[in-house]
This record gives sequence, C-alpha cells and structure tokens, in this order.
Amino acid sequence: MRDPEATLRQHDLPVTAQRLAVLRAVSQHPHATADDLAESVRVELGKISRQSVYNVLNVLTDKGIIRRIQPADSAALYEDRIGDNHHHLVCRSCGKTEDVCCAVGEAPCLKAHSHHGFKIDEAEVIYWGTCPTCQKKKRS
Amino acid sequence: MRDPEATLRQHDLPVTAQRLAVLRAVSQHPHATADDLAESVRVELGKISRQSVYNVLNVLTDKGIIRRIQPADSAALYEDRIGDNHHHLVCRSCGKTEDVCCAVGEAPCLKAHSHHGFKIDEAEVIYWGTCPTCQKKKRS
DNA sequence: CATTCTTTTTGACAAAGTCCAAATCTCAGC
DNA sequence: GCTGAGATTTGGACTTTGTCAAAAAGAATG
Repeated sequence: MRDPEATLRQHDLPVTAQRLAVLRAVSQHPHATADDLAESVRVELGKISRQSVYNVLNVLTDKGIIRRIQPADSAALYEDRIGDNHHHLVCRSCGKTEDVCCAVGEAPCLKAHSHHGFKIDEAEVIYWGTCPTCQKKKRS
Repeated sequence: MRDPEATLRQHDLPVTAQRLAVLRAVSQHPHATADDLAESVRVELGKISRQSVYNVLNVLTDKGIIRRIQPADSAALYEDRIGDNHHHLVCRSCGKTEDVCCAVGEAPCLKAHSHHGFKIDEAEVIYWGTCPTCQKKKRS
C-alpha cells in the first residue's frame, strides 16, 4: 500500500488513526487474521478495540481496498493485494497461506460449464496441501 | 446413497439409528448445514442430540463417506456426492448452493504454477454469483 | 446373553464475529 | 482556529458454530 491516507480519501472515508494503522498492518502482514492484525496495531498504536478492528476491516473490504479470504477451519484472513485475480495455497496442517497466480490465464480465469442460471462474478480457488515445513515434520 | 447400513459396515463403523438417519438426511438434503440435518433427523427419528449430529458428520467425513464444504459466511455444508471432483456455485445473497462439474477437465482439474514447495492434494473451486431468484428480486 | 468397546447424551466451554448505545473524533464551513 | 453535524470508536452483551469431557446407553463379539 503506497499511501494509506490517500487511499482512504479516494474512497471518501474519513481518515482516522485506527484505519491507517489497520491498513498498514494488513499491508505488512498479508494473510493475517483480525486478531493478528489487532495485535500488530496495538504494538504500533498503543490500543484499539476489537470492534474497531472489525469495523475497519469490514469497511475496507466493502470498499474493495482489501480482500477477505475465508479458508475452511480458519478465521478470515486479509490481504491488500487485490485486482490481480490471484489464488491461494493453504497448508492443511499449519494453515500457512501463500499467493499463487491464476493457473489458467486471464481473469476471470474460470467459467463454470453449467451455471444453473447464476450470474457468476468470481471464481475462488484454494489449493490444499502440505507446506515444505510440515512435509519434513511428518517424515521425521 | 444406495444402502446406508452396508456403507457403514464397509467402513467398520457400528450401525446406529443416529448414523443411519444422518446419512439419509445428507443424501436427501445435499448442501445442508449440521443444524438443518439435525432438524431433518428429528422429523424422522424423534430426537437426536446436537453433539451426535456433529459426531456422526465428523466420522463420516473422516471416512470419506460424505464431504464437507465450507463457503465463506456460512456454516459447513455436507453432501454425499463424492469422488467426482465436482465444484460449487454459491449465491452471494441467499447462499443457495449448486453442484457444477469440473470446468477444466480431469481431476485434479487444476494445477498451481508456482506451488512454493507445497504438496497439493486438492484444488477447491467456488463460483460466487447471484442465483436466478435473487437476480429477479434485485431488478424488481 | 454377558462383556467390552464404541456411541450418544448432556452441559460447559471456546472462537469468531455482530449488535447496540454512549462517548469520541473528523472535517466542512464559518 | 472554532463549531457543529455526522461518522467512528469503544465496551459490553449476545449469537452462532463447533469442541471437550464424563456419564449413560447401545452394538456386536463370543
């Protein structure tokens, strides 16, 4: 995120210390949970309420400034890399999450054949597997 | 599900009324939540504890008899259509969920390009959109 | 049919998130 | 710079979804 303050103003959002701090935290810790982010913000800012973290994350997500991903068996994760239609790779044993480029091509990279009349706006892909570290642990 | 009882025996699971009822409920109500299924079972069986529904669903999922899907902003859903690598289409406004065939081809239908050393065992795809009913509602 | 092992039940608990009202802050306008 | 209207933040209660643990009940082997 180049300039968090400018980003907020561009979206007609009043600039507050909490929003700036959360935005920076998301930028510095991709794929962090709301609680992780609250902790980061507290280190930087001193204090912030749990509710404010949720408020800010919801507003930023609604405005499309950040993106929320919700893999199974995990709290929601946030990232500020948006608009490039990338997908995610999640470790089944430790939850480690990595970005991966769209496997097939341009966005939207996938089209369902039979779409049952749905108007599809996104194809979300999560690759499940085992990260290098957890592979080693299992073998030993 | 042809024969729930045989299915349980094949997997070395003692046959109980609760398991049979949950299995039938999953079969008859694809993409239902644990609570939905508990309700169905109560209609059929009279009563069942919340915990038992979870126990049964977990055992069946572990054995690969049923499959759990966990779309964002929804409780876990269960289905007994397994092994055909199909994916899902979810309505953003009402949560309606449909099966769709794998868009790209054989299973695993997707391969991430850069896999960061992960050993990938599944590519989960969720198509997000608006179902026909909700499209109509919005227009009106 | 009795014993052993597994399931089921009940109730407490935990995590993630939302709702609401009061207090505080931002920022446009003067 | 102030001021005031409207938005944001806070704290606390609450909801939903799911798990833990121990006691009671049930299945299946011999």
